Amino acid sequence: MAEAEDNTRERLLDQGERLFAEKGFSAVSVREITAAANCNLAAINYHFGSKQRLYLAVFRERWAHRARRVRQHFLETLAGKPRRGLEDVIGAMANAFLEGPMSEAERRCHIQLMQREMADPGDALNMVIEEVMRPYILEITDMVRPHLNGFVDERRLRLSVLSILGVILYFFLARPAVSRVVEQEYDSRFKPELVSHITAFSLHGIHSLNQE
Amino acid sequence: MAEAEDNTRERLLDQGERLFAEKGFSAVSVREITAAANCNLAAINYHFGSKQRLYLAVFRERWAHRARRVRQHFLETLAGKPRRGLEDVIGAMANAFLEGPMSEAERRCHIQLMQREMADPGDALNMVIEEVMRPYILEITDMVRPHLNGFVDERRLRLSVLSILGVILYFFLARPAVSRVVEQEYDSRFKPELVSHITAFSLHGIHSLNQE
DNA sequence: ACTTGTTTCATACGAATGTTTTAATCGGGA
DNA sequence: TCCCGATTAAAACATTCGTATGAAACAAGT
Repeated sequence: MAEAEDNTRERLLDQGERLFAEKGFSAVSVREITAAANCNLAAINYHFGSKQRLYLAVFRERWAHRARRVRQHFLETLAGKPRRGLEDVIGAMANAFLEGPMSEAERRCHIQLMQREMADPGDALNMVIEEVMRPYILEITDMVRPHLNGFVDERRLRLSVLSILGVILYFFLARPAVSRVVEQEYDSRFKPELVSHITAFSLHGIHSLNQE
Repeated sequence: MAEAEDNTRERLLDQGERLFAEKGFSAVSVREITAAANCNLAAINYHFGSKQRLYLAVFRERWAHRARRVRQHFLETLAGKPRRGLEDVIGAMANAFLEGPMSEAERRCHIQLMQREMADPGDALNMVIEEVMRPYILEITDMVRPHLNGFVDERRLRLSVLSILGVILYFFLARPAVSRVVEQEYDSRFKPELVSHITAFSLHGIHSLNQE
């Protein structure tokens, strides 16, 4: 007995996350997942109870951890700039999401999963919003506020921070459309250009708050 | 013989679109669609050949038409302003998508379908990009360009227009997250506030192009 | 009334789905 | 060595899936 390292459980989470992100919950079968994880068909139901609960476990035991890592990367990038301006905050934000602390495949996985959960709100979305997005957005809001002169409408401020996140995520999720419109592949030269554009665009955008 | 109005075909397109948008392609069964359309199980295969081709037909015969209507609404809104500024262009854009010429349910349907096709690129995405998004983005780009003083990098300009679209779509798709973060339901009072925020944010954002 | 082409219907088919069941296998304590 | 809980394995479960079939119903032309 004793606690084995439970290797198959981990493999199921890995492959499950990858496939759920790639194809969506209903388009993946438990046979596909167990085959990719090199284990028996019944393993999902043994370790998690059902396909649904494997999906939830992916969010709790994989997605949430990675979200913390993204936030950590954001904070560390920012800690490197002692006299940080608004531009640094926004730049660190874009950087954490688009060039952050994970491989390209992992990033794709992470953001696609969130997108799918937004499209089909389920039990996982509550966790994503309440434990990750909301505190993260409010944390950034607090960092942004002091850089704005005069009184700022709190609602508008939050909408602005959300807008920045929106731009960032859009450029990630709408890749095929973006590539075709700007006639440019998503290669390693394009990404920094993207980050700098997003930073500049959002920086000016957020200044709409104190220019009226 | 003769051409009947082919009512069931239309109903299949209607209900198919609604359900595909609501749950995604794989999560909807042909039995669900045919039941909602009040017709026989075999009707989809008779009229379209397969579930896949019903999905494609939805894009060709429903989605594309609505996209044209959105563009039309955008142009008409703009035509009402003889001496149009940059703000008018962006405002018309946000307006066309968020308060445009369709019911709330139709709008939801429209945008969700596009989102799902972005998440799982298939045959329909080519049509969406090449026949709708690309020309639309470039058309708006041409409207925006004259309002920018001096030389503008064409690439950055297109990225900016894409960013505006990104913000707009994000506020539509991330509704649950947005509501919870700003602590405000998506009611009729909130939407104009949203449109005005998006317009202001994007207007300043796009001016990042000629302030350096 | 009969024919013709089109559409609808009930039904059946085989494959694939998530889950359950039951037996085999393994790894330390006694 | 035997035993026992934990894990894996193989097979079977009942549904549900998309699609195919062939007969009925229908409308219009002659």
